[in-house]
Amino acid sequence: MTTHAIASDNHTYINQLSNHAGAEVVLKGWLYNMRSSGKILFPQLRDGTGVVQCVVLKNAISPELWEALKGLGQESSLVIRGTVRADSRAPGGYEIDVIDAEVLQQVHDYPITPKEHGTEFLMDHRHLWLRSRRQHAVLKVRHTVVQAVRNFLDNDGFTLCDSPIFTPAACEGTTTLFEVDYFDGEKAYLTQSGQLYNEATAAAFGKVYCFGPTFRAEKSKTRRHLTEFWMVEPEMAYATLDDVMNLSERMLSYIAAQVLEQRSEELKILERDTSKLESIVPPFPRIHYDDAVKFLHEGFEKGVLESKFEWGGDFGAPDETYISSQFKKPVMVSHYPAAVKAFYMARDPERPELALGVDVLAPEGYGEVIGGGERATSLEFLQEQIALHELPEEAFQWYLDLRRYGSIPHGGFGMGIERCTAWMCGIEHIRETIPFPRMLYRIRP
RNA sequence: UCCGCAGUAGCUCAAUGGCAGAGCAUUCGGCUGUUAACCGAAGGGUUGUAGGUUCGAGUCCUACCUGCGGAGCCA
Repeated sequence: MTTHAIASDNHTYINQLSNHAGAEVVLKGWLYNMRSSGKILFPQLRDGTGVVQCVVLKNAISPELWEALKGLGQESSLVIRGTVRADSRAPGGYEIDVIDAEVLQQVHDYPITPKEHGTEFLMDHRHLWLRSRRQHAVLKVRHTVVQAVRNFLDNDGFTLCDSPIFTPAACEGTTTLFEVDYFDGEKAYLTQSGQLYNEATAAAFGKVYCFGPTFRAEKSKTRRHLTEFWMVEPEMAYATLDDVMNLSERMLSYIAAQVLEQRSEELKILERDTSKLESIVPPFPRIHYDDAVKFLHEGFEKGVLESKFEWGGDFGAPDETYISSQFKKPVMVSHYPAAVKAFYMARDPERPELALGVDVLAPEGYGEVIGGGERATSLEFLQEQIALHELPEEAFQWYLDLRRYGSIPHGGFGMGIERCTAWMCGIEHIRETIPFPRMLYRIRP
């Protein structure tokens, strides 16, 4: 087989092998691992769609090729021509009997071996770690989460209206911003949320969403935090808190169903307990902040929680975990004290000290996966709030215009793609759910 | 930023204050059905950095660096 012939052949992907049983195919990929037994080699080939074991018999190929294949290291790139054979001993159900092969590059000393490695080493080699089966599976699930989100919203009448990444000021004013030099000495900030812009586009299109990277310069060092993460934020004109909760519930259920349907192989690799995902179906329990506080007091009395929670505060990670541990499904907690929520939240007319906001807490300790609510509609109220939070009113004039010209009840939420993906996968740390994570002390590779 | 833990071969880890070790990876050899294959051999070290205690420090002390886990904050 000449180089030209093998390189230009139409080739077959490993996940399509079942359509070619008994036929001769050309596979292009990388050596995932190799075992040998005297005059027989078992190279495992990886091509991005899957891994297949090939069988090379010494007396079936040329002596030169045998020598070349025998010495291949992990991640050598090669093209293989062979026959697809169903074999019950093979993990994927099929094996390749090798007829011919071409080695594009012979590799030695690939750093990531089939044995265990530490976190720092793997993160330093993230660009190579992505080739590993488990990382591959996590990112395929991420792909399906994103696809499900977009399909769900598109099919529900939402219009994609992306918000800017450079912003002139904080959306929420409370968290830390990444500052960048714009032109002529002006500062710009990387967006923390498309929320305020969504309210403008919702007034133009009715139901909208934005989807993109967001940035938080929080010095958080936990398994749930990245400094750069992807967020989908739907916003609906003429929507109430109930509408926002209904949408959250439907969207999360749809995502879980899609992941179960499309990523069963990957969930197997990740050893995910799929019954946990199967239980993500409406209705989700909905509890009032006051009731959540009651749970926390019970938890303290039982000795599960270390300190007694004071009404009025926001929940910490152990609090969220305790509340969500009371349920098998995601739980929606609403009517938080306004003091702990963003300035643009609408107030409960019966109890003005409460905000019409909702957090969706995922089970199994994955924490707040969605945060949202109904927005305030009154121009005067928002002006007061902006002053109260010591925000620059001038920067918010365009936003206040939305209350001057056709103000309406409206609401929406934001969902972190990585937190959702970590939850779907059942994995420990959010850093594996994005190809190249950006964290407090890590911006490389 | 605060609290806790760790840093020894390319990787994962051992080593009572007393000779620096193993498995994997690499190189060489053996094996016609291996499943993180196995068997044999070889090479591979300024024990994170700088001081200190001691006859003697990978081990004890101090500072710093790097990483991990957690808190606060948040999706």
